[in-house]
Amino acid sequence: MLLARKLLEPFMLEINKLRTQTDTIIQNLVRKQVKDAEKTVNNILEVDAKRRAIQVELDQLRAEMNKVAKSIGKLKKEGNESEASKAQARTGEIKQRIKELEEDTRQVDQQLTDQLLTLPNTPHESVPVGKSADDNEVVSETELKKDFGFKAKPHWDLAVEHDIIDWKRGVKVTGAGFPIYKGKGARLQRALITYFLEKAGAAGYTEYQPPLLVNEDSAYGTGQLPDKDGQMYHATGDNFYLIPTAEVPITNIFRGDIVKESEFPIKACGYTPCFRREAGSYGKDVKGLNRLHQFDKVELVQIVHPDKSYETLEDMTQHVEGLLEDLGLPYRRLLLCTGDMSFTSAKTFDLEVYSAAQERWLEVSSVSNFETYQTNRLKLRFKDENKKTQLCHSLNGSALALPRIVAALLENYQQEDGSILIPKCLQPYTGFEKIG
RNA sequence: GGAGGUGUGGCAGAGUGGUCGAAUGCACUGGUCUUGAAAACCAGCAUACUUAACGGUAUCGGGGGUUCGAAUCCCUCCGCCUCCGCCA
Repeated sequence: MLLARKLLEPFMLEINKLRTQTDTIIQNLVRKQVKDAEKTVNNILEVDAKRRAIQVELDQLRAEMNKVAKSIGKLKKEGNESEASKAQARTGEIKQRIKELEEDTRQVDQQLTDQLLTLPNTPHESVPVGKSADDNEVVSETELKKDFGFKAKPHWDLAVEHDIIDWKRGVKVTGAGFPIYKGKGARLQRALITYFLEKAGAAGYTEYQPPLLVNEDSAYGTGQLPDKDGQMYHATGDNFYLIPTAEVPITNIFRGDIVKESEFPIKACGYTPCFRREAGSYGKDVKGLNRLHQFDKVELVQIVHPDKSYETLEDMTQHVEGLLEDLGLPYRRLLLCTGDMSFTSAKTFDLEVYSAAQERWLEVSSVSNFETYQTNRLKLRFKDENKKTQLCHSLNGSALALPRIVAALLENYQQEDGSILIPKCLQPYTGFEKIG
């Protein structure tokens, strides 16, 4: 509803592409594991054809209506009342038909929108075909330190021992998934945020402090709605959504813009808390800091020329890897397979750090190229050298999400005496060299 | 939260029911002139959909309504301004 209708008019996958590159798109949707891709696409094209047929008739009728209305004005001025009332009678019929067609248009538009919303972005050709996370490709992996020479403790225990995270009072104040950072824990959080922002600034990103609540239009703009409805906290009194990531407000800053080619690349970053309901999560996935309802994250966003977006994807991924190296955390880079990528992405790299005590990998960053999937919704375009308006490409990546970084730092930097060392690069920001 | 005002093209600013997609100025683009520049003059200059093209349709903050016809009248929502209240 609301602006959604207007925003969705140009649709998700561009309807033009769907018309002109039908076979390629169907193949790609099949790669993405979409069921009945061919049938769905053909349905959409059928509805689209119907819509255009109605539109043509409607336009013709409106043209006639405009003409007659104008002639009535003329006739009345000339005092030719009898001709004028004749013409008026004719408009009555046209008007009726227009009303019918308008209703048809509304229905067909709705059908088209609903169907297009079910189609995800198509994967880039370099993305491996697969069904689930098991089919993701490990691109690179750093050396793992698995043997501590003593029994490594999980971060949730370390955090309590050093009194830097208060889980219980978090439950009292709000609920599970809302931990309270305390003392050096809070300070460590602040140090990480500052450090990440400094690095982004040095890499040419402009820092933003966006709103933490967004309206419905913004939620549609970046694709959280309708796909992730129910995963976001919803302030129903004012119909605002608590942001699940800074990607939403920061990308929407540019919604509706037509930028100059010379403004590329647009590089934006920002720190925000992120809010996620995480309905349906359970078990060891939600233990400790592994999955929270509120967490902190620094996000990178880039809006670039379509020719440059894959270069940019590599660039952003390397930026994040640089952070992990500075922090001295063991990590690996994954290329997500078609089935495991998000709904909106064309190609995604995930970065995972190894959590020593849990003996598992934790996702700390996801860097994606959305190509035109988001910009189409956002109507975010640029004028090319021929002065034609074209859609930009948009990308984003976490750099980084804090909780799992904190978990990995605590676990990987724990010493036999129970203390936890702070990596050198963070010490200027924490003001201390170890915890405990 | 209350009262009043206001919302037109990149900007400024006309237009209060009929030939208005919208006067005029500025800015911008191309051209003439000039050694070059300025000035002057000429032309162009919103977006989207549709058409092979001519053309057509929609859009004057958003949505709805009245009318043969709406930028212009009515309803509603949103933004901005002023005053009052409240508040970090």
